[in-house]
Amino acid sequence: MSQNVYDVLAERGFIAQCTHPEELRDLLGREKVKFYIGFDATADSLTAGHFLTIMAMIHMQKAGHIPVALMGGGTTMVGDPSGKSDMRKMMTKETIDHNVERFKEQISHFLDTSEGKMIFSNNADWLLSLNYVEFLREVGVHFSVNRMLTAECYKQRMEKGLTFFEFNYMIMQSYDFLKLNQMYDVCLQMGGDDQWSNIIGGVELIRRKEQKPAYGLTFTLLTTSEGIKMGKTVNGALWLDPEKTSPYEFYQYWRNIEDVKVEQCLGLLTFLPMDEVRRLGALEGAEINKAKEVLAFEVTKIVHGEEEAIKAQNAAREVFAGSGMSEHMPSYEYTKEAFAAADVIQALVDTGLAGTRSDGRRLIEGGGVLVNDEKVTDVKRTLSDNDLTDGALVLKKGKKKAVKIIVK
RNA sequence: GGGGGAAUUCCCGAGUGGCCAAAGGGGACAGACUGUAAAUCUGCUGGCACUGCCUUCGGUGGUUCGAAUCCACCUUCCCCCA
Repeated sequence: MSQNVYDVLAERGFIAQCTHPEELRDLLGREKVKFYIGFDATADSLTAGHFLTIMAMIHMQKAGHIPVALMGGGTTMVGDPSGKSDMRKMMTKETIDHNVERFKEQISHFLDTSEGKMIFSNNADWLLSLNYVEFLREVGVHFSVNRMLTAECYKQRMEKGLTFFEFNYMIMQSYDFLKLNQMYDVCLQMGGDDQWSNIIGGVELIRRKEQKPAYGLTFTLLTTSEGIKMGKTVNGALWLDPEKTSPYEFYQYWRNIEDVKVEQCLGLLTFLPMDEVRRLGALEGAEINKAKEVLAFEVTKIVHGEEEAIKAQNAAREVFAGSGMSEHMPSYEYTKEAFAAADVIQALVDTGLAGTRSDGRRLIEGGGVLVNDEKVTDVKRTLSDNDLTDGALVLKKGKKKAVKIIVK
């Protein structure tokens, strides 16, 4: 067997905390281990944040271990209050079920789902039919409220208020671990480092109740240098679903990452050998842009496939190289009539570069709009056939956002 | 169960009858400087047919020439006492 996967994860920068580092490393080097990661189905697509944990699953699976992807069909009914300052909106069963299906689909793209290689499970199967009193007698007795209240993850909520409803989340997640341990012999739970409290809850529950070893390991979550969770865009999260975040946008997100984060991201989000990662991360000044291109390309390749990654890369190069028009650029189609009637403001709104006409007007006034790389100075500027080259023109908002307008 | 307080624009938070589309900060967006980075400085941040008009200050009614501001009821949240 090659390198111990624990060392791989450590070297690549995944590991934030681990309940029993020595023991777990030893176990992973010795046996095929079943481990689980939970996914709460709060949206209809996975995000860049989930992708990080999926990368870890891939590394583990490659090393011969068996991932259990636990869908939070039950836990999502409550919502994890960890690290959140406000209560989440309650979601209907239907929405959750729908999201779970989408999650499964997406996760299947990344992992080998053939028989015996991985397992999908759903905690709705046991959580929804729990008997309250039985549950309290069986599981509740093992939890100290005093201890739970001091948990880091509730800190923010201790100021704003925490309902009993959400307070139970930790116990539910702990119970999941116990259940998976009983059903499949899962002995390791992994997750983002915001999950630490929830994970140790389960580890301790298994150790206490089953008298069996159980382990927990958390991943370093990606944050910006200001400590804000990474993977957020203007429109919310950075989705893995190409319908929600286009491969081009996805590529651009990583292309624009902060210098100081490049090496970390390369380690976590690509499969490049660590020598290469370190070499790229050490590039200085403008040179580091090369590393960012590699990062953006590699991540996009894993998520959307090589073809899409190439397209995104070409489009990006063309947009930033200058006035070049690219077939890969995001585009918008106008009919002749609509085009004739549109002014620049309308085009900004139609292409989504501006939210409203007022917004578009302000952009022009601020000097942020370019038609074929020529700054628009007049708010009332209209578009005409003179602006077209081969029936198309390039509309830019700032330096980074460009849309090709095609007139048919 | 009793008493007190709060709800403001994307977020935090000022605003106690006209000078309020609503201070200040944060974030976002744009400009300058750069390297599609960071930091810094500047602008901008409800909508529209934009020197004007329309919609917004938890909800519904009311008082008033005029309400984010006053009154009534409702909803939600917080705090103290039990």
